[in-house]
Amino acid sequence: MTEKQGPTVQSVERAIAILKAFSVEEPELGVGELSRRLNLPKSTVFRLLSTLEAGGLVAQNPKTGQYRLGVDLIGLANNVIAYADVRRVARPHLRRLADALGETVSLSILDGRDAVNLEQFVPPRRLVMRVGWVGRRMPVHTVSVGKALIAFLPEEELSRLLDGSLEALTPHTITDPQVLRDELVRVRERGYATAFEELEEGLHAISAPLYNHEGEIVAAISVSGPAYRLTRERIEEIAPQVVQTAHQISKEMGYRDGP
Amino acid sequence: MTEKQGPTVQSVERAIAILKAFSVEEPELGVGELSRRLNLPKSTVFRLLSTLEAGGLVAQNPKTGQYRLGVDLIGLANNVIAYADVRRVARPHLRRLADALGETVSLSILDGRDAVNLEQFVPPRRLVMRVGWVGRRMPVHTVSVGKALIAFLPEEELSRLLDGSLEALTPHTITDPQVLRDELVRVRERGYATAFEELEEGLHAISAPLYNHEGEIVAAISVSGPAYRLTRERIEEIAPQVVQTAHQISKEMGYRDGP
DNA sequence: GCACATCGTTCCACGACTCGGCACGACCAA
DNA sequence: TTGGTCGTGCCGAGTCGTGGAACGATGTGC
Repeated sequence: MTEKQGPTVQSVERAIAILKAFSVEEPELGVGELSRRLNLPKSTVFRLLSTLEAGGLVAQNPKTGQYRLGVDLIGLANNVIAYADVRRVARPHLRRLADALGETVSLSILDGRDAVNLEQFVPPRRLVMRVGWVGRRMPVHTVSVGKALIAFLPEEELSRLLDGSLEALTPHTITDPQVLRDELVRVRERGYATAFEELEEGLHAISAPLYNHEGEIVAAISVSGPAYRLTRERIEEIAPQVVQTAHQISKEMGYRDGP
Repeated sequence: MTEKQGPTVQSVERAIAILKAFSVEEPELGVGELSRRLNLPKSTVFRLLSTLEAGGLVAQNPKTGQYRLGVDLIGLANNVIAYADVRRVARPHLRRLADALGETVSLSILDGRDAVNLEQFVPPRRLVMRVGWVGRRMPVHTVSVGKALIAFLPEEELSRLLDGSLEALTPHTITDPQVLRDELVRVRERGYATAFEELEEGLHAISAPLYNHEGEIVAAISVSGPAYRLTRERIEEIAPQVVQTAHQISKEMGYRDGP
């Protein structure tokens, strides 16, 4: 998200907060529940919901009276052209990688100080696991894609990103900027990044960056899964495949490496 | 979109109007352009954009100063669970049908008096044509999916839908409710609907409804293309394939037809 | 190089619009 | 039947959003 903070409109901020309260785990919420979650009076929530409903961004379930996100959001998301090319090019590669490895494969971009998941492929036999990660924001220092995305940034941008304290999400999260910098040196050397239980306990991941035709890093792909399955040894095993997939996607976007 | 109109909040309505001003054809818009489009003062537009930007729903292109839709919309769209099952089940079938026929294939649902496209598959050699239809709303009487969706509605719901005049979008649009009703009889008889230049000049389409496990119509698929290619004869040729694909999708959703 | 036009952004006085408390009828469970 | 909670409606208060004017930045044409 943007760092600069211009003037804002309170009721629009509230409306956005309502939209973001819904999730894959909790797709339907009532006026009362939203009121409690967002610490707003019910009549305020009701009026905002009514406006969002008129605009097609939420819909009321006539059977339960509760609200859910509306289909017009699908149309809006489809008009998001940012990263559309890399997403379209990457999709078949990510699907194949997910099927080959039997693990969750994602595509993420850097947005402010967060890595944001734009695509996610979960193999069929793992569908009950970790859904709803598309759109999820994760602090860059806590995930392998974040490290892959920032490792090659100019020093000035990197310093700005690492300004302030690094939040610990688990006991394993890197919170010392120097330790993170050392880690980024390794990412640059190896061409891929890893994260071992730094975002969530029991979750491991490996990522590789994607380059566009100008040699800029525009996104990163990652393979993630439970630590008991995606052991450190297993991550070493699949690293070449992840890096190669990232390379293939980059080449399809016009990236040319070497002299 | 909902017919009922509750109390609304003006600034949230305006913010939604800003979001909907962006399109695949015009992915970047400036403050001044939005001001003119929406007939709002620039300072009002700027403040609303600033709020949407803080919420991640728009982003400013630092190079041009113009705005575009933000990646958080992708996350919100991913949390839209309405029709998620039918979309997931239908996707591989629609992709195959698009590849087999070499025409655009879509999935649409009924929302208020509109048919709304939720999925769209365009074969590779046709990618330069008609993009950005996901999220598009079309009056039900002007498209084949609309006819497929309303043909089997109870009389009461159908009457309510056809209340008021039917807008003519082309000289071929059906505007006489009785003529439309006769057309719907044919849809029920054949099991599929057609539209010949009723939404746009030069555009033909054929659709078939999708049923859920309770035998309710939840969506419809369509094949569409230019009239010179998708002639009336060609539509007769592919009708069995469209109906069969719809049937396969319906069965995967638990639909059981016949004794 | 300068003038001009247009851009996004900022400021501020003002009142329109949003707020939130309260109450309502509907619904459900005990 | 009673009590609790739900979504919804109303209305007075005043906060917040509005919009006009102006600003600096940028690009263009002469």
